[in-house]
Amino acid sequence: MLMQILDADYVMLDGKPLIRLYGKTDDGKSVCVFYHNFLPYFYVDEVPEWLKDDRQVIEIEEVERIYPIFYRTDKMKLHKVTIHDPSKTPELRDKVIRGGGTAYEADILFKYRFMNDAGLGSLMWIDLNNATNAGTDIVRTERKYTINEINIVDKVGNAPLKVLALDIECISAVSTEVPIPERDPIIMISLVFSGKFQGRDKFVISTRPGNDVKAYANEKEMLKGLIDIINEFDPDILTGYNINNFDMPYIIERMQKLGIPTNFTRATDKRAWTRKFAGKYRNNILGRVVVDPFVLIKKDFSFKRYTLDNVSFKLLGEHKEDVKYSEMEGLWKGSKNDFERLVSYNITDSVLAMRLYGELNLLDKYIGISRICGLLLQDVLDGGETQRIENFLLREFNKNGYIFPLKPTEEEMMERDKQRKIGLKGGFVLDPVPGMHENVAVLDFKSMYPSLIRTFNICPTTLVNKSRTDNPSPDKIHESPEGGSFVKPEIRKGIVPQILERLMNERSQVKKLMQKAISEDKKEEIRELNTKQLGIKIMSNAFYGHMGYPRARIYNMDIGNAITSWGRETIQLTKRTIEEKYGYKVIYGDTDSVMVELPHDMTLEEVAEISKKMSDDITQMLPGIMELEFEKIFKRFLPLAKKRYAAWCFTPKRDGSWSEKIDMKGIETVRRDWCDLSSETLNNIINIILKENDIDKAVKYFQNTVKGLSEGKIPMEKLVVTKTLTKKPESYPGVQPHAEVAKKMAKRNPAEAPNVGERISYVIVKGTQLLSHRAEDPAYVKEKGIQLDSNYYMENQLLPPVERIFEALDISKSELMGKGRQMNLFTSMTMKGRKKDRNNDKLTEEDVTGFVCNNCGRPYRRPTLTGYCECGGKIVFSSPKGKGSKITVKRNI
DNA sequence: GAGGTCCGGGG
DNA sequence: GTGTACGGACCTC
Repeated sequence: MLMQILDADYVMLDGKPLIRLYGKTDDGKSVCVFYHNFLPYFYVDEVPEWLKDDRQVIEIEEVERIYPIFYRTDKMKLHKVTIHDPSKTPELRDKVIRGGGTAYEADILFKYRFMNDAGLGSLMWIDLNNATNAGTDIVRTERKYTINEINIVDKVGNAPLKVLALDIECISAVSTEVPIPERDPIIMISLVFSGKFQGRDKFVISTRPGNDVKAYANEKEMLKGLIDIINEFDPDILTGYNINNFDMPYIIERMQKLGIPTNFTRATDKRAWTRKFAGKYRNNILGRVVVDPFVLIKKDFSFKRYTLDNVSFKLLGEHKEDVKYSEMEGLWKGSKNDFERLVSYNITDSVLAMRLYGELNLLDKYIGISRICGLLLQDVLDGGETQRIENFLLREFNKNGYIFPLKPTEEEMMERDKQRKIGLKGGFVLDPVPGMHENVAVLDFKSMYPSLIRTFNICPTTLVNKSRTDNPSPDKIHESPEGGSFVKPEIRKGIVPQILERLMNERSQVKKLMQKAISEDKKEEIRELNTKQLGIKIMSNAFYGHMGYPRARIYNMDIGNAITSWGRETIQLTKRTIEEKYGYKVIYGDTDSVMVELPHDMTLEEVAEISKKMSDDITQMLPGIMELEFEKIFKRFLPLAKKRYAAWCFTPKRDGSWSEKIDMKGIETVRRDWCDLSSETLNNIINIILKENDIDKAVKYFQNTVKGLSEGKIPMEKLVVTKTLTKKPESYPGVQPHAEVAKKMAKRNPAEAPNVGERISYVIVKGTQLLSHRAEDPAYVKEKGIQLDSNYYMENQLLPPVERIFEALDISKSELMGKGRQMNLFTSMTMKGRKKDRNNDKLTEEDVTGFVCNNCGRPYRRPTLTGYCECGGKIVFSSPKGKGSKITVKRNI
């Protein structure tokens, strides 16, 4: 029999720690295995007298370890202190430090110390064939075993997991506030089960009876009932929308308040607990994993709002039943029908949470990461990148005889942060050549930073410290343009480069297997392989950032600077080569990519062919494993500024065809304080400009929208802005539109006054008052037929996003607003003229490159409104053939 | 632009 | 539990 690891902890038993591993057997039973033979330990440089006599100490052993920062040939003589109780480590450690000593690896969680030493990672499979039944009821799992050795089995795939989705409803004693567990009871909880529980796949528990409702005498009994249900169903995953920061802490705190032991973990001796830290709750339910679709969806999808209703509509195509918070108490205390409505509302929330969990494969990425870094799934979900990387590194460094320092102290981090602000440089970003471009090849470096790390053997263990005496000769050292130097691999191969080599090779293997699986249409296999390659990719890309991160144990700014400086050198060399050797212009580039403009009459295929050849050539020329790749073509490319552009993008597909889409970087189309009209107009204009290349049409489109606005022809829904009332309207510092609307609504109808936490929709109406005072409830505006302030919408909602786009095309605001017909004429003449095909003999690409004053020679990208220069000279077309063409640009005002 | 502050989801 | 430490949008100088 096999078991997959989901969680781990330890307990003290007869004065010794007992490791417990929780998971699922391959046939889907919950299981816990006990492992006795592991003791906590840490390292110190000197052994103080008091430590020798400490009751905790079992053994102090002299050992040799390598310190991981700076290349060195010597080993440190250290003392490995083995003790009885892991929880006593912090006080021993701190006492050592207070006495002037140094401690190492004295802040590693015991479960991870064990797992890492055993070579055991999260979600791995182990063999239970030599396990013996453990006659204990200390854990609630279906199976319990004792094992004496850990035998890891190489198996991909996951055990079948049981999922429980839940959602609570509670009524706030102060109707204007979000309920708080210290005060407000839970009135009902909906439960949805993967598979079935007691023959049903979902039901509601409540303190009021009803159809499809399991009723309890009071809240306390209901919560005890919940505990029983959880333990009997025995889920591996607990899910729910915003469960991390609302439902789960609420349930736990409510149970604590009512004196109910929170016994729904997988061990009878550990209760579920929750704790708030830095504004966020962290829930701990041993043996089970809490998964919050809200948190995961926020990371994976870009929406304006992440309400369950909005997210479900966007991702599942389903709206949820709408019950206003203000209605809830009425429904709860109301008729049978009212109550049924509340029940149905409650159950829908759990159903949707379960569907979001189940249908979007949200967990896959985290499973992939967990498998690579070894952190337990819950810690990958809740924790940051630092923990992932450090757990991974600790295992690899230890394996190679290195020791890890403690986490940096607060002072160290502050100091590092300061140094970093002054001295850490980033990637190289070219100033984009302004204006519209065509046939732009995008070439980028494959995994640039990981590749640089491998190429130049970049690692804390290979970093040269100039003041050491055991450094190799200079020819054995890679010196970076700006930052650290590193010994070459023949002297010592760095640990980080080794890890990356392994990971990158593995990933290309996995991707090959994936192609095969795709061609054979093996869905489950594709999913598993994709999970794996994604995990590898995310972890590989995290090393660079980690070494320059002030909280890292192996932080060193010279390493960060070495990587980025080699990166800058590489991209500049690439730009030079393309321009000098091939004669093409690199019009933009950022960190690991260059964009090359090729002749406009080339087909996509021709562009691709030349780009591949250039990339191959440059790859040949570059050191080590650095590789430049042809990625895609921007048929049209409009840069706005560094890191901001819009492009019509064509990516080659395997079958030789092209997939096409609009690429936008740094251009926000969804912003909370913009109404739908803003986003819609921006998107449409970008589409017209890029796909149709018709500036005139885009301008007209904009002007039409403005016209529609001033004539009141735009549906009000498109003009509504929504903001959450986070505090009482009167306690907002300045005047804020949504707070003002809330005040007005309260005044008009005190019963319907918006509560704190409610989302307030508003529109801006005509008037002379301060903007915020002109914010109004859309329903009220409709009812009273009040006019909206079209000027506001134009200036604050339409213009700001669109202006930057037109600015990049040299179309000014006044032109955009259509002040004078000749602007449009002009626009069509230049923008279209520039792009007119070569058969058209009026203006050709070669002829017109811009404009120039025929008097003082000042160049213009666009003529002035008058057609004359400040000096009084005329603005004429300029061309590379002559100083200025004979055509005079006439512009009438 | 850099630097500081607010707010999210949930009832 | 040998602990934890958000992140993006927005506003102001």
